[in-house]
Amino acid sequence: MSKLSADPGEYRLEFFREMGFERRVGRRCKEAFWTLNPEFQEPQDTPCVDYWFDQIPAVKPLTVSEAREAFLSFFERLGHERVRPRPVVARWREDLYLTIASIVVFQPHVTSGLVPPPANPLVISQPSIRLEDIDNVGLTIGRHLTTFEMAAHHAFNYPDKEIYWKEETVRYAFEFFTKSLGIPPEAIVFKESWWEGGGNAGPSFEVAVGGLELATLVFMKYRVVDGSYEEIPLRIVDTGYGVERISWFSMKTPTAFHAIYHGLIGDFRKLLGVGEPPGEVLGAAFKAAGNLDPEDPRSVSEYFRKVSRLSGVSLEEARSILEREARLYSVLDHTKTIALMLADGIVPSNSGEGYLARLVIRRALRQLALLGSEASLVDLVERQLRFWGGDFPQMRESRDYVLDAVSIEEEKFREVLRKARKVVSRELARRRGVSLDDLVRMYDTMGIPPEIVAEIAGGMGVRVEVPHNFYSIVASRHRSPGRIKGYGFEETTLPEDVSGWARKFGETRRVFHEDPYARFWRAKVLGARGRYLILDSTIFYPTGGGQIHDTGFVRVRGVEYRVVGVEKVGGAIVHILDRDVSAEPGDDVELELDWERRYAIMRHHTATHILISAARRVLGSHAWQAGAEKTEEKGRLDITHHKPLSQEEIERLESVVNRVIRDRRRVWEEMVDKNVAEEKYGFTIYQGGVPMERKLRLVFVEGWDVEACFGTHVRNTGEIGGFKIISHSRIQDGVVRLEFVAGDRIADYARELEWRLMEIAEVLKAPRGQEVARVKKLVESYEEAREATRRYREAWISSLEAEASRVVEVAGARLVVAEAIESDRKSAQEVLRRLTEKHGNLVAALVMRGEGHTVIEIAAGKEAASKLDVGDLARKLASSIGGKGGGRGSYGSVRVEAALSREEVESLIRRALSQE
RNA sequence: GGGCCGGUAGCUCAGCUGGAAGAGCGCCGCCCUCGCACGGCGGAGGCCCCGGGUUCAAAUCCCGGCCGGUCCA
Repeated sequence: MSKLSADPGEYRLEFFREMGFERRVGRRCKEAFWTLNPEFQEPQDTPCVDYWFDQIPAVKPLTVSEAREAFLSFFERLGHERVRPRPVVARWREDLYLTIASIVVFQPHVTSGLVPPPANPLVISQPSIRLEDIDNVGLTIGRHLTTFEMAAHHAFNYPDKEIYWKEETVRYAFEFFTKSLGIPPEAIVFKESWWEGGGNAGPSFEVAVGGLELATLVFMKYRVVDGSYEEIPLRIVDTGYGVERISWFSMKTPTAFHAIYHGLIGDFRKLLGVGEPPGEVLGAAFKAAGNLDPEDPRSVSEYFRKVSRLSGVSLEEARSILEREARLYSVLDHTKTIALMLADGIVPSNSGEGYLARLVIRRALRQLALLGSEASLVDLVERQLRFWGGDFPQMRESRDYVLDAVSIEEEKFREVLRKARKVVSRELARRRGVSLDDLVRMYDTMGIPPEIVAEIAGGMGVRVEVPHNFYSIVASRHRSPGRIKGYGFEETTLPEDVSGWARKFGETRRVFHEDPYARFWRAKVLGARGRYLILDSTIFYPTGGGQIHDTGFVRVRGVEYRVVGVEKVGGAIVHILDRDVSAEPGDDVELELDWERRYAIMRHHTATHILISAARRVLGSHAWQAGAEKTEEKGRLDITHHKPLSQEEIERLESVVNRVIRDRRRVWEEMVDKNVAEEKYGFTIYQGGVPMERKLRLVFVEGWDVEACFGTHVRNTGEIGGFKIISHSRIQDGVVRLEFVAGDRIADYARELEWRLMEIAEVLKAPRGQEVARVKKLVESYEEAREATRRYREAWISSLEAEASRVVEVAGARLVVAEAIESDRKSAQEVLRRLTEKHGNLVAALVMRGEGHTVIEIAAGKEAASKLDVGDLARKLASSIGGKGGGRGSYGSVRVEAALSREEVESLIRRALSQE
């Protein structure tokens, strides 16, 4: 079955028959739709019809908050349970950075059938972010937004439990629009459509009113396998209602931005210096925007022409007004997106979701620059935080962090602009224009946007063309797939045949979880293959979850083997031994752990959990684990944070962690339902990644931290003994790396420092405790010695100069050959420079004797150099004595692997000179 | 994760087809001035990011590392 042959029966509903809906196919847009209105010839969405929803009566103007509440409470009354929205950063998904729709909240764990939904049916209003159309925001007066709320009612139909399907879904939508919003039934149109995404597909209805699509009702019932459709047991009602669109519809303002930002738009106008445009222009834009395709330059010009015609202002004026308005709207839109992204904990950076945040911030700053506005982005975002603080409490809680991060980003971008000015003027000084290649290079290497280049060049009287598809040109130059997220160690490194073999075994009993303190154990062999061994139960922890595997010994059939690695394949745990093992299924095995190593790892692991929670408290809730590794020697934790840590912050982290250790808090594990865990403890439980399990293994640090974790932990924080950060660095923009030691490792660390200090003291010959004073003194005397050397060098040069007047003449040139010490080659060159500068017809040479070799530097004054090439002289000299040498013009040098005296060199040079 | 660019005086940078470390600003002193600013004269200030390599010779070329920037995913 293919998309095109979707059974028309899929869309024929009892509800339509009952209500008297008629099925039609559009005349221009050849799409099927259902309506009660005999006059509709087209499905009522753009671009088939212009916007005309301003003519359709509705209950009353609703703000975004009111529209959301109207929706949620309406569906609550219909028996749906209200579910809290999730952050806009999709922490629970490894394959997606941002929450782009309400269904994302339930993917993949619920949609795959692994975990039941938190309620069924349910209703939610999920803030979502989509950046694909970011360049179109504003121009289309509201059709494109980077942030929007997707209100939705979802029903999950299992084979043994049907909730509701198409009939009820369409009926509910109809009732919501007519009863709750007061839209006349004959204004509503259901257009037949087909939806596909994330490997699933199904028929859908798009609900449009007066040109505006208000909702999409999707019936997910297929899985896409190799291009064909397969029915799935779990059928999902996936709806999406645009809260902002509902508000726009009810307010009937000329643009969606007027409705969404009703109380804010005036402030932004003032701050950005964008005056109120004539009402006729916006009215005309409303009428014309439905047909606008922002990707098509011809359509854009047509749009401006149409607005000009409808409003009576000149084409130039219409274009200029609408372009300024578009920039105002995109600033409104972007600042809200920035506020949401950062408040939900994204740290701007040059990779991952952090990069997406930076992208939006940069684009907002660019719009400000192009508007010629001096407004500060921090100020604008602050207003958004206040405006939306009631709807999104995280905006209030994270206020300090959000504003700090924005201010840092703003500063960085100013730096880019400053650079841009310099680079562009240099480029223009060199040649007249700026080529496309230059534009791409400037953007790629320095982040200078081409519009800004054009702007600066324009100011200098040079026109620079920026192609419409500039960014896709840039994109085409970067093609590399790359993985998405990475955590700690690499995945299993077992040979393929071994992991294939291991997969056949069931789950190994994990004694390391039941009793993390078990050091000895008896188990039975399930399988042995080469040096790989699988048992029915084990105390050996396999590499995973950022914790390195255990080591130790196994004894089977009276032979002892070293365990050098442990890996997990599915549920089976594979022991990697130091050599091939001889064992049969059923054999008894004795296990013994390298306990000292394991205990150090456990302490580092529990310390990591304490540290990440400490970071959230000390630095802010944006501090998130970006990777971790625990070994016997040390723990390592990468944290998202927008600036380098200060020494004071490091010390505070240390003392907070040490306090938790001193508190002797209990540590324990529990298996908890995924939904319950998320609801009770929030998404911070996913620091180490998201396990795809129905039940999560949660590790609790009493009153301090809860995380989903596979690792082994101590039972009480007191066992950690102590905590010390041994290094911190920025591993990339937006991520800081902390390395730390716990327990007796601190003594090891201190000892190492002590040794280093002792070594220094020994080198300095300083008594203990006097190292610093000695170093200071040493530096002082070094400076003195350097100064003294400088003076001696001066004196030496002067004496050589005196010598230069008593020189021999050879072949028309005057020659001086002197001796110098090899370690001071620099001043040798200095001498030659001085001598030859003063005496134009002088050829000067310095002989420097090292161990078993001699170096000769030769220079010539101006007159002398015009008669002979010192490079040639040097080469000749070199070949005559079996050395190497070269040079050019007035300078050359020779090196020979033999000890030569000054006199020997002088006669050699004489001979070479007379051959000239 | 991948690509590209960069690291030289306190700051901003030039020099980078190997062959004698520079400019502007800032700083210090002097002149001019009632004083300040401007102007004039003079001066201090450099592991040319680090480590290897090539070479007679490396700030410059090659390799590795560290640090920063930036684009893409």
